[in-house]
Amino acid sequence: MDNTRERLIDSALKLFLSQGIYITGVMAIAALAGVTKMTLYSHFPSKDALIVACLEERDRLWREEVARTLAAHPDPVSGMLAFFDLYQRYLLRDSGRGCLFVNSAAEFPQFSHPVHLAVRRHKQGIRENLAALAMSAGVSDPGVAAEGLFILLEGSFVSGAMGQDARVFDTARQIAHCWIRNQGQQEQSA
Amino acid sequence: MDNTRERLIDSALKLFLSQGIYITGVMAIAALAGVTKMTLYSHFPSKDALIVACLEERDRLWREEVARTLAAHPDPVSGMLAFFDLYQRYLLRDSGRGCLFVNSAAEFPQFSHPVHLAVRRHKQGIRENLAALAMSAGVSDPGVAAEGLFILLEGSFVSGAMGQDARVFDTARQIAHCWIRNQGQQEQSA
DNA sequence: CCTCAATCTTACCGGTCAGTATAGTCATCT
DNA sequence: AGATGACTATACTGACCGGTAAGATTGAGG
Repeated sequence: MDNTRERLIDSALKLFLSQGIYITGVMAIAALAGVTKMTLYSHFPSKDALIVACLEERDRLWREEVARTLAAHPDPVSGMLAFFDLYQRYLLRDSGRGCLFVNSAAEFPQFSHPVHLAVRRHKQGIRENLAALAMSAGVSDPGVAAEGLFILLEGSFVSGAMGQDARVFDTARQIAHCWIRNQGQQEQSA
Repeated sequence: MDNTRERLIDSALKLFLSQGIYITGVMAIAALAGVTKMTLYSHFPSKDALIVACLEERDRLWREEVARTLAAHPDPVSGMLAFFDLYQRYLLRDSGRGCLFVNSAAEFPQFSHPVHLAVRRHKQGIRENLAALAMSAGVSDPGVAAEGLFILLEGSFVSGAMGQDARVFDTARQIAHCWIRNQGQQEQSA
């Protein structure tokens, strides 16, 4: 069965989040998964491929949760605000260690690196979700609205990982509410 | 003279931002500074100490710029909004590689690590600046207002580093304007 | 019983890295 | 002239890591 592959990805994610990606050795990952290094390399051609697989697994889970959440919130505005609950859950799940994707991009800053590309794909997917919601909510400029929501979500994640408790998401949700309500009613403000 | 120490820190910062911290070797730093590894170790007891020195140098520059900016903006609200220009300038200065401090925290996730502590000190300083500004602006809850500004600033930085152009700061500034104006006029919204 | 695939065991290679040791160079200051 | 301090040059240690090699073990299915 392919249980081994899942255990390897789970173990890798646990170590990546608690120690960092670069510093985590493949032997430690294999040991935590209860297998040998050779077995790891029979499932993944390289450590980089394992990292990308971890990110894609997380991205898959994320998309599932987004779909489930949006199905429960037919109203677009309510759906947008539900994103803050999703982010908050992910922050708590990883013990406030920050966003796995942002951390990965920090450790692999070269834009062309496969890990960096996987991060960009994930964040791009989130932005597209938000833009679609803003579109169906009928705001005047869906692109800007999605951008604003994305800023608030990412900022909450960073702030929450920097010692603030998860209450930051409540603040961010309030700002989003205020911001969305005023969208479409004004053109110039500053 | 202590020119060598500055050159070492500058070189280290350049490499840390373009390649990542962990992956950058001390020999590469020394070579870029035009000195030997031995000279580096006569100025810093360890690589960790050099990293912390880099962060503290950046923090010092940051505080100077903040003081200069706030002196030019006596109005608290105007001062708060000027923070977005400061952040934007820092993002562009590092070629959109993201926030050095956030990246450092990503590479050293252990809360007790000296590098992680230096990051926390820096971000805490920013929050204190924002809280003081919100206080003198007379908003109803300065703590929440500062938290919201911090979220917007950090979110813009992450978003800007994730492929969006630096225009995100304009969006963030608009949201901040909208948010500050509505602060103190309402109690419950969601 | 035999086969096949997944896994295990052990050992190894080539490379990199942080940090140290030692001896030597050079300019400045007294 | 001598001393001091900053820097150079080179080589080394000890450790770790990513990845590979080759053979043994195990267990399920035909």
